[in-house]
Amino acid sequence: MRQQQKEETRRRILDSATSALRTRGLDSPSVGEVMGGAGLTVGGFYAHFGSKDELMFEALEKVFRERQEYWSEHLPDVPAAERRSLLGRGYLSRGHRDTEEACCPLPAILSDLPHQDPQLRDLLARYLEVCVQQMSDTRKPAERSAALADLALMVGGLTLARALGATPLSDEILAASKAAIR
Amino acid sequence: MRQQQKEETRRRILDSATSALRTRGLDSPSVGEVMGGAGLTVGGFYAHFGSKDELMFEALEKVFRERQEYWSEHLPDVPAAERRSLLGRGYLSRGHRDTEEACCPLPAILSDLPHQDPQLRDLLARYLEVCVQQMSDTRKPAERSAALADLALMVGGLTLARALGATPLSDEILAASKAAIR
DNA sequence: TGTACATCAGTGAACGCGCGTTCACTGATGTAC
DNA sequence: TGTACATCAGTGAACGCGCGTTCACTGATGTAC
Repeated sequence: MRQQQKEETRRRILDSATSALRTRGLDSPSVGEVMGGAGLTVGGFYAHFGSKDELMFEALEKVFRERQEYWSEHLPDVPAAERRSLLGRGYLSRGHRDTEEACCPLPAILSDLPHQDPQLRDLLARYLEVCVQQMSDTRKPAERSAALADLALMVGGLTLARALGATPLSDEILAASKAAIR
Repeated sequence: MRQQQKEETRRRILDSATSALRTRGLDSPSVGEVMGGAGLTVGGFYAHFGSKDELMFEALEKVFRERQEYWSEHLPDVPAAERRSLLGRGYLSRGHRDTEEACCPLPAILSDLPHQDPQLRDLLARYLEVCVQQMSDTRKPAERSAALADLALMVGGLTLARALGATPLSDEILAASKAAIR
């Protein structure tokens, strides 16, 4: 019972971290902020996680897992090109640019990764592989290449749009990227 | 003479900042590091710049200006599609991914921008407009759209590749993105 | 040309602050009898 | 069922550290006579 309560608290801390991570990245959210977001004070943190790095690694794992599961459930069983176009439309929408909930974390974290723990970079690589599999039907090189390019296009388009904010140029970039999905 | 010496020192600080900014972003390099990179100690900084933010803004202006000038000089007078493909080949090369010199700063700074000063975001918007002009011949909507999408593709491809480091998947993303330039 | 003084670019130590982390404590929950 | 004690999740103050920023000082450069 007490054990159960503690696990529930840990889950709340992790939720708060994933939510912060999506828009603020890996370094920027402080331990105090994350604990506050879970309705707790900072001191209790180390009863649940070994360090901030450990927390953020687990939080990123969780975001990636959630996004994979969501896509698995919501992507219809249609040809890959159609799936990519479907994905791209949602990903490159103004709604996805402007929301802070359930959004893709990549625009917020990619800048930090080059100087971060190799384990984080491996985690990203594994996630991208899953994305590619969800975006391409077979292992035909052309399909894989199209999925990789669309991934780059989507991430680049959203990252630029987020950086600009809700402006006309930002909208234009989203629209142009959407139109360029293969 | 003394005035001239001081201007030269200021230029050295700015050079050090631009170099740090290209791979480490706007927040990460400390004032002490930048001054060290210019062969100076931290205390003298505020005789040259009003604040770290002021320095970084000027440094980003400088990087953008240099890249624009470089492209203006080195892009041959050929049709826009060919120019985009030429640009993309260099931009999405392993060499550009792995270098820390004269490289594009966007992969390092874009994640930070959503929560930064609006002036910085305006600066980015102006820079992107210049890029689009260099990447499209006219103001035909289709040309502009192609340039915007290629920009997203290039930035996304390089950012992902940098985040992964020099790995096979990273190479694949570069190659696939290169092949997708319109 | 030489000497005394003024200027000022750069130094280095100090500041206040927010951060990640630690730890003695609290008070509610569960157990023993 | 009631009482005394043990456990332990969470609190809040403190720590050491790096940061941006300030400032009294230094010593080389330039000026006045």
